[in-house]
Amino acid sequence: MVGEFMATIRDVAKLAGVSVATVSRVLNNQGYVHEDTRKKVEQAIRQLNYKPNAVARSLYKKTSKSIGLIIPDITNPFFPQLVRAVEETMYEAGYTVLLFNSDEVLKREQHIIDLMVTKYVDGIIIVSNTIKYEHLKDLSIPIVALDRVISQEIPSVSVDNYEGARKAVRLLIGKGCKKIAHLRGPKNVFTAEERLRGYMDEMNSQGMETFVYAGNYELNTSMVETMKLLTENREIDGIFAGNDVMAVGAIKAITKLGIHIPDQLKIIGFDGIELGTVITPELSTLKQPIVQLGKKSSELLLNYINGNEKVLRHYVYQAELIERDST
Amino acid sequence: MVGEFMATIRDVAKLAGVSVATVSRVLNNQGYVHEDTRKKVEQAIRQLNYKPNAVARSLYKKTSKSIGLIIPDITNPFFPQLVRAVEETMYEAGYTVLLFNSDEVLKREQHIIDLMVTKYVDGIIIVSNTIKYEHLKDLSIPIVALDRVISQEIPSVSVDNYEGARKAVRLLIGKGCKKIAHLRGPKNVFTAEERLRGYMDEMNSQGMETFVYAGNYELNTSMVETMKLLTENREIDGIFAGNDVMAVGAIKAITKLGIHIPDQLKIIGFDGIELGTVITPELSTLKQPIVQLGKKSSELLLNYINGNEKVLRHYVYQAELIERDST
DNA sequence: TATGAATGTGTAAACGGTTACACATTACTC
DNA sequence: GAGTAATGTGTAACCGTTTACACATTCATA
Repeated sequence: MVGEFMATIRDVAKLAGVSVATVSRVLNNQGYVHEDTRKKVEQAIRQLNYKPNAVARSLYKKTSKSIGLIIPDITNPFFPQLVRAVEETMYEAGYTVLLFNSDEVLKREQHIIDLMVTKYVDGIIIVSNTIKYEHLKDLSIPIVALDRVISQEIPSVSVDNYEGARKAVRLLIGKGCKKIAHLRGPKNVFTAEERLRGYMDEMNSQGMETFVYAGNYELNTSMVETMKLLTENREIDGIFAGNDVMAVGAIKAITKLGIHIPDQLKIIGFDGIELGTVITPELSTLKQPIVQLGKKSSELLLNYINGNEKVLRHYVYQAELIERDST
Repeated sequence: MVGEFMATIRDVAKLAGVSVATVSRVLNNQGYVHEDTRKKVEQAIRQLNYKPNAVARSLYKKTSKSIGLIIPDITNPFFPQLVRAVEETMYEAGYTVLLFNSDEVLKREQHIIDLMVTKYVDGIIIVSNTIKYEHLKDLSIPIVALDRVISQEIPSVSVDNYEGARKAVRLLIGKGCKKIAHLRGPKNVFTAEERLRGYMDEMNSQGMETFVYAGNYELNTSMVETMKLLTENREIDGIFAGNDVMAVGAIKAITKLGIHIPDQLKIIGFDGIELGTVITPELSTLKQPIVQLGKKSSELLLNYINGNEKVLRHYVYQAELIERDST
C-alpha cells in the first residue's frame, strides 16, 4: 500500500527523465505524449507506487471529487438504504461522500454547509425540513433536495406523498373500513403535511368523518397515541399511519389491547422499510422507491456538477401500494 | 453564506493593510500579533465573510480534519447507531467523516484505503473481517479496528462475544431449557466464530448436547433454517441466535409454526438493536454498548492522531444481558 | 545606557499538483 | 522543398494556505 514515503509527481518525473508536465499528461491522459515516453512514465509510476495527491489536485482544480450528504439521522430506518444508494452511485462515479447527521437543526446545517464549502465539495444532497431557499441561494455549488422539496428553485427528487396517502386511504375504504383514523407525522414536516392532506382530501371526497391524531414519526409516541385513540374511539376500524415506524408502534399497541389485525382493525403504513416485513402481522404500506430516490438524486447532482443538466428539474416518484397481512 | 466570490487570505490582508502572515497568525491564534492589528484583521475577515480554505490548509499541513469510516453495509441494522456515534464524536472534535460501504470485499477495501491516503485523511476506523494486518502494516495513518479485532498490532474496540455467548446460553439453561440449538453467524466472521465458541464451551461444560445450524446473520436464511431445525428436531426448546436479526427471523418462523414463545421454546439474540424491542414478543438479547463502541473508537483514533496514545490499546466491552419476553 | 529578551511584522518558500505558453520536431500538402 | 499543421516536451506560474527566517521595535535589567 503506502508507506512513510509518498512519492510526488516530481519524483516520478525525475525517475522517468521527463518534466512534471509530461507526467501530468500521462496521468490525465490528455495532450500529446509519445508512446515511448508514456511507457517510461508508467514504469516510473509503478516503480514508486505513485498515487497522485488528491488534495493538491483539489486546490488547483477547485473540485474535490466528493459530495456532502446531510440527513436528519441515520438511525431513522428510512435513511440507511437511502445513504447506501447514494454512496454506491457516487462511489461508482469516483466521488466520496461526506456524511452528516443534522437532526434538522438549522444552525448545524448551516455550519455543515459552510464547512463543506471550504472543503470544495462538488455538490450537496440534503434532506431537511428546516433549511429554506434563502439559506441556500447564495451558494455557488450544486445542491439537490432529497425526499422533500425545499423550494421551486432547488432541484429535487421526492415522492408523491399526497397521492400515496390517498391510495392508502382508498385501500382501507375498499376493504370495508368505516371509521378511518390518521396517525399524523410531525408538524411542519413536508412529507407529514402532504400525507395528512391526502388523507383529508380522500376522506372528504368520500364524505367520511376524519380522525387525526398527533405523532412525530416515532414508535413510542405512536404506541401511546394509538392506545389513546382506541380507548377514546372504539369504533375505529382502520388506521393510516404517517409512516411505517408509527404503524409498527400502533400494531404493538393494538396487539397489546388484544384487538385482532386485520379482522377487527386494519392498518397501513408509509415508506416500505424492511421493518414492515419483519413484524407480525406483516405491514401493508405505501412503498417508496428508496433506492431509486438515492440513485436518482445522485445522478441528478452529478449531472449538475458536470454541467449536463441545464434546466431545473423536479423528479417525483409514485409510492407503490404493497398489500400484506395488516389489511 | 458564500457567494460566487470567495475571499482569500490575500484579500483579507490587503483590506486590513497587513501581510498574509499576520492574517494567518490571527487565524490560528499563534505567534505575536498586536491587539490593534488583530482587531483590524478580524474586522476585514468579517467584512469579506472570509473562511479559510480547508484544501489549501490540508496541502501544507498534510492533514485534512477528516477520517474515513469503512463498514460492511449501513443497511445492516447494527451499523446506523455505530455510524451515528462516530459521526457525532468526530464532528464535535472538528472532524468530518467519509463513509464507505465495503461489503467486506477486500479489493474494494484496499481501493478505499488508497483513496483515503491520497485525500490525507487523518485516520481510519474500519469494521472488517476480510482485511488483515498485512494489508495495513505499511500504512502511515492511524487505524482502529471496530467491533472486531483484526490483529494484535491494530488497536481495537470490541465486545466480548465469547463471554456474551456463554451468558446467553446460561440464561436459557437457567430457564430450564434442555435442548439448546445455536443458529450460527457466517463462517470466518470473527464475531460469529467467537459466539459459536462461547456456545460450545458453555454447553460442553454443562455436559449438554450441541446443535449448530448454519446462518449468515440474515433474516430470511434464518427463517428457512429455523423451519428446518424445528422439523428435524422437535425437542429443541431453546435457541441462541447469532444475532438479533437472525433471532427475529427465527421468531417469524416459530410463530408461523404455531409454537408459543416463550412457553414451548425460548429464544435469545445478540446485539441489542432496536428491532428487538419492536417485535412481538420482545426479544431477549445480549446488548452490545453500540454507542459506546462508536464513541470509544473515535476517541481512541483521535488520541492516536494527536499522538496522545503511545501504547497499543485493545478495549473490550461486556455485552449486557437484557431479558425481555422471548425467554 | 548598553544589552539581550520579548514582541510585532513582512518576505518568500514550501505543500503537490495542473496548465498556459513557448519552443522543437515531425508529418503532411501542393 | 517551402509552408503549415500536428505532435511532443519543458518552464514556470498558479491554486490558498502555513511558517522559517529576517528584521524592527519595544521592554526589562544590570
